[in-house]
Amino acid sequence: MPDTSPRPQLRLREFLPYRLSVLSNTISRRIADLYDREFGLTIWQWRVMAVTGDTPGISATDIGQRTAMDKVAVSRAVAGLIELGYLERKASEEDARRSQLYLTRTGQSVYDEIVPMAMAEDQALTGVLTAEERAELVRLMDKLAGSASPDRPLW
Amino acid sequence: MPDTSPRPQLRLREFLPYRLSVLSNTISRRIADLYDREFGLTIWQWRVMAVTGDTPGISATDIGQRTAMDKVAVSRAVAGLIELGYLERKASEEDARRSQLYLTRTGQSVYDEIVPMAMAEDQALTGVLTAEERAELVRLMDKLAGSASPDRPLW
DNA sequence: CGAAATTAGTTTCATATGTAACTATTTCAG
DNA sequence: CTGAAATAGTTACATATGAAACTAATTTCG
Repeated sequence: MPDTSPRPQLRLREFLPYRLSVLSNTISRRIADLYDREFGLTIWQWRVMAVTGDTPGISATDIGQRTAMDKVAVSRAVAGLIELGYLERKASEEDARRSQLYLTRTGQSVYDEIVPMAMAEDQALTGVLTAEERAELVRLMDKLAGSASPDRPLW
Repeated sequence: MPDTSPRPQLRLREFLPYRLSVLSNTISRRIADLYDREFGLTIWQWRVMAVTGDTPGISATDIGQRTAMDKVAVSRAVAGLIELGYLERKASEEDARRSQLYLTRTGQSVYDEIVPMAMAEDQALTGVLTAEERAELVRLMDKLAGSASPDRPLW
């Protein structure tokens, strides 16, 4: 006798986590290509530069907190950036475990070059949205972020 | 003489691609944990099951199109699922290169178990949004998706 | 027809990533 | 003080991933 009980159905395309993942990966890939092509940077290296440019002297751990990267990823990105000559590290006076990170002169000039490109990229992407839509999107994402990780501080 | 020209500034947390990436990764990780813990499945394996459950007899290539996975990822997920006994493959009669994929009886029962969990998860996540907010979010994401990849068909 | 080009899917190889173990330093309890 | 526990960051290892090469089947076109 065939099973005639109703089967549960799931339409993947209506499943938010899936859609979010596809959208995010599409965008991330596009941006990764840009940074790699123009500056030879990975997304993680760029994130580290962005935060360091914004907060000179920041430590690796704090970068991790600010960028949602784990400490291994930060460590590797920092190592790569020092190798490239874009970042330098001093040991903190008070705590020798802690590093203090700074953009080098070269790093600063790369930063100054990337920022407008990143903003243009953001603009190209979100340009299809009105200012209200953009604000609404951010608000909704904040709500979701709170729901997805109630423990994590919201920025 | 110190450089006093205004520096461009970028606040990472206001940068949409970054926020999207962080949010998506947080959610994906949570879901990956769930599927792995409960069923020993990766996210990609689950995506393949979801589409195959929805469209029995689908080919690997078509799964790739429907799930935004590349063919290598599909191939690996399918191999794993066959190994687990959740999926079976027949060669197409008309085209021997093409595979036709079906859930096995076991695979179907796993599918039937996962679907409600996935929906509950989606609900837990989007439950913080009102119906209108949820619709608005999907609409905005569609707009962004169109902007991010004008060539890709929109679902 | 039959050779060249295309397509479906797999395998290989090099790189990326996450977890866990590790080193060095600092803090804390007694 | 001193040894245990905690913290910052790195290294090692195992696994995941993507690009490109590959195999097999099919289509195209001279």
